[in-house]
Amino acid sequence: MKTITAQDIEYLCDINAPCFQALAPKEMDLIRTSKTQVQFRKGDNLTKQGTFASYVLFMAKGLAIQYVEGDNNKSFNLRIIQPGEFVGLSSVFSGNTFNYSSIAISDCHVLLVEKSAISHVIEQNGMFGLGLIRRYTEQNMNLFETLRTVLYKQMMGRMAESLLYINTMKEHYPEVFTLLSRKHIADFAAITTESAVKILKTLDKEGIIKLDGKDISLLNEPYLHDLKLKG
Amino acid sequence: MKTITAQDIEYLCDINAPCFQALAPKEMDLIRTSKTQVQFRKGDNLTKQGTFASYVLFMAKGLAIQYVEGDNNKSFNLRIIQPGEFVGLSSVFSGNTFNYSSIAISDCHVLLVEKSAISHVIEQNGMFGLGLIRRYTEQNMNLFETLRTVLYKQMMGRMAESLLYINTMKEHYPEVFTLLSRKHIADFAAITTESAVKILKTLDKEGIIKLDGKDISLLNEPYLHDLKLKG
DNA sequence: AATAAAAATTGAACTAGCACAACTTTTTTG
DNA sequence: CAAAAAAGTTGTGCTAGTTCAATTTTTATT
Repeated sequence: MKTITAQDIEYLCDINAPCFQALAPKEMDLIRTSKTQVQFRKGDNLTKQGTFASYVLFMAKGLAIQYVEGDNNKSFNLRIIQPGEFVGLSSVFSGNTFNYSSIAISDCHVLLVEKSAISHVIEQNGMFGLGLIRRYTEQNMNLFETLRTVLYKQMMGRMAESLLYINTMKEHYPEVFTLLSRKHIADFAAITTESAVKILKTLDKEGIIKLDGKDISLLNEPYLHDLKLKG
Repeated sequence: MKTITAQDIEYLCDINAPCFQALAPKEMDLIRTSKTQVQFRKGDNLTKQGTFASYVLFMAKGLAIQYVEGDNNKSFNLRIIQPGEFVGLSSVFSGNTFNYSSIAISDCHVLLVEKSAISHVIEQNGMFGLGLIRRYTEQNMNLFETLRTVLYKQMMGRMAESLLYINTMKEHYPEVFTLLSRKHIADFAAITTESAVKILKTLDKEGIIKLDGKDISLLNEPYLHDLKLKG
């Protein structure tokens, strides 16, 4: 994790880059005036569950996984953080610690935005706040969906769901599967690595997916959707 | 579910009642100007997962359970809604449907506040929005805790946690346990009713808790805390 | 290229928790 | 208050998924 100079910003943050298209003007300002830009290498933690959070992270380039940690180094992957997305928004609104960890799965350029700066703008401008909160609430709705998956579906359904989810990134990031280990995939489906391997092999033999080293291609998406629903 | 006349409001909503103490002035205004007050009987649904949400509920009197539903009438209880708490805040910020259900476990007086009214005030007043969002984020942080519990703890730990949680209500609502069936308790711990019964009996025999019909007394809280942590 | 370290794979044994069935107790209802 | 329905209780067998251990493949390092 190395600090980036002001000169790098122009390069890192091409204001026309896709990841900035979704931002509201006020959000744009916030990003633009952010003083601290940092670079994370593959495998670095962007946030660590339980640590003090005085800033919010904005992913400018690269991919990371957001996950919750349990005891004895177990973890469950919540989502893949893409460029243009915020990490740690909840700590702006209440709480002073991150309630999840995140780890870079490729080299990342990240902008750190002070919480106080965000709070300040929100107080001045309700509309701006609503925008940020919508992004936050979006993530929250997924949390409910995740809870249902974990509670009510079994291995096969969860794996199908995980594969379909990761696959949605493949359009913009064709290398996404090659960045993930079997353990990563297992942690999306909330199963053991061994179970994940066995299921993947089975799906491969049945022609539902195609395993090609680390890369995975979904050959029969309708079938996987079915699996996802049936649990 | 019967509509309450304006005359009833004074009676229902004693402005000095404890449940109003925590409200911000703007929130108070919102509640005060709320036109629709409804009464739910024990067993009625206040919200139903997936249905259209044009309003937010404010619990004035009574207790309810908030829960997520799965297939084949399985459900998982998230929390007990007490007087002074809002239900369905997320739908204000984004999404048009409730992402959970809730059901009255005693007769309830509930005020319905139009989403549009809330949005309007937020746009005018960022501080007001922050207050509401803090309440919302609070619930969200619990969701992460819940996810960890479900993922990493087993029956005993989950039951201990559920009992300790429900017990926190006992000070203000001594009858809380008697309002809950074994199935309700099981659904807090995310286990089957049968398993819940067996565990409760075991804890009773070991003198950790005392079963008295439907009521439950925690005799050895430190031990339960230990169980909760160890999973 | 050789060696070490990490990740992937496979099979076998084990277990937490569930489903089912039978029965008892409590609650509701006409 | 009697009958019916709902809730609670208990034991038994079953199974989805884990754990463990051994082996192979891939990746990183010197």
